[in-house]
Amino acid sequence: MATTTCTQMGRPRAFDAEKALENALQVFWQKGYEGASLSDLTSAMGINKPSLYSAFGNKEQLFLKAIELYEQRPCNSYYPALEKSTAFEVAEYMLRGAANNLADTSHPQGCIVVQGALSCSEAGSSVKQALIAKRLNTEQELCDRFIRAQAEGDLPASADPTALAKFLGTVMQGMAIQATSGASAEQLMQVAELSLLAFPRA
Amino acid sequence: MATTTCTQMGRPRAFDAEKALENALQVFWQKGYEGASLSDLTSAMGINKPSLYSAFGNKEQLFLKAIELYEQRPCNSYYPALEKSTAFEVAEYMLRGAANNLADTSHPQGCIVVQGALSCSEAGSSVKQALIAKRLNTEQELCDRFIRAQAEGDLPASADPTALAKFLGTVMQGMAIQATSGASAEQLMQVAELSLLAFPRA
DNA sequence: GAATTTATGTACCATTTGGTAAGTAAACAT
DNA sequence: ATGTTTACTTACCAAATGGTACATAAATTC
Repeated sequence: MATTTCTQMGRPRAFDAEKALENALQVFWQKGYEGASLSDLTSAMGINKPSLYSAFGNKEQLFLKAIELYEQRPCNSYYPALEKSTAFEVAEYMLRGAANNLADTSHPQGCIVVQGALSCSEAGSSVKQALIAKRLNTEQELCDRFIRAQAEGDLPASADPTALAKFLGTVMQGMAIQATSGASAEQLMQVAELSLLAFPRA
Repeated sequence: MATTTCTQMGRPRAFDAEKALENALQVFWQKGYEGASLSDLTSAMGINKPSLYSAFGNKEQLFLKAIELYEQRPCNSYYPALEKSTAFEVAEYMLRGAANNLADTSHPQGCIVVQGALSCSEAGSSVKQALIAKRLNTEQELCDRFIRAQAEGDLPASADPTALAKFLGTVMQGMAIQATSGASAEQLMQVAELSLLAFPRA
C-alpha cells in the first residue's frame, strides 16, 4: 500500500520538459502567443504535437507555463528591486535593470508579458487578459512598496504612490517596446536616467 | 482625344471606400494586423472579399492605408505639437494630448502604430518593420525639433535632444500599452505630468 | 513471462486562413 | 442597340491552423 513511488510507471519521457519549455518560451517571446504556431513550437522544442499536448495541456497552458518560467528567470530584476532599502533605490534598480535586461541579446528583446498578447483575435483574449492582470499586479506590488516607503520616511508624504507606480510601469513597458524595436541597452539607460529625474527623493 | 474624364466608366462602386477604410481601421486598431481576419474586416466594412481586394490590393496594403488614415486623424496630437513655440511646450502638448487621445473611448484604446504588429509571425514581419520605422521617424522629427529649440535658446545646451526624443517616445509608447490595458485618461495624465518633471526647462 | 501504464510517431480531423476564378450586373461610349 | 469597362456575388482554392485517434514502443508491477 505504499503510495509515493519515486519512479513512475510507463514509458519514460524521452525529452527534458524544462528544456522544452525554455525553448517554447523563446518562440513565444519572439512571436507572441498567436504569432507562434504549433509547428514553430514543436520544432523548437524538438517534440511532436501529441507529446506537447500530453505534457503541457494545450497551446494556452503552454504559454502560461512559459510565462511562469519567464518570471522565475534570474535576469528578471523585478523582485530583487522591491527589496532595496529606499523607494528611490527601488526605482533606480528597476529602471536600470530593465535597461540592461530588455535589450540583452542573449535572448529575444523586450518583455513577453508586455508584447506577448497585446493585440489579438478573440481566440487570444483570455491570454491577453492574463497578461494585463500580471502587469497590473506588478504595479500594485510597486505601489505597496512605495506606501511602505512613505511610512518608513524615505519617500516624501507629498508623493503619490499609485501615480509613481503607474509612471514606472509605463516607462518600463515603453522600454520593452523600444527594445523590440531595436533600441540598445545604452539608449534604454538614458531613458532610465531621465525617468529617475521625475522620481521624488527623500 | 480628351482624356481626363470626370466620371469614370464601368459600374460605379456601391460602397464608400473612405468609410470602408475607416471601418477597417477600427478592426485593425482593436485586433492588430494578424489578429484581424479577412472575415472580421469584410463584415465590418460591409463588403465582400473581391471588393476589398479590388479596392485596396490585399490585407497588408489595406492595413498600411488604414495607418495612413489613422495618422491623418484630427485627434492625432502629434503634428500640431511640433509647432509649439518651445521645446517644453512641445513635450507638454504631446504628452497631454496622448493622455487624452489614447484613452478616448470613442475609438479603440491605445495606438495602432505601437500595438498593431508588435509580436507576430514571419508573415507579418514587413508590417512590423513598417511600424517600427514609423515610430523611429516620429522620434527623429521630435529630435530635430529639439535641436532647433537649442538653436533658438529655449532648450538648455546641456540637454541631449536625441535622449529627450527617445524618452518622450518611450513614455508615449508605454502610455499606449497602459491605455489598451484599461488605464483612464486621468491616470495617463498623471503619468504625463510626472514625465514632464524630467524635461529640462529653459 | 503477462498485464498495465505511459510516451511516441504517423496520420488524420474540421475549421479557418488569405486569396481568386468566373459569371453576372450596372454604368459608360459609340 | 451594342460593346466596353468596371464592380458585385457566389463559389471555390491550397495551405495552415489548433487539436486528436490510433497503433506502437518502452518502462513498470505482478
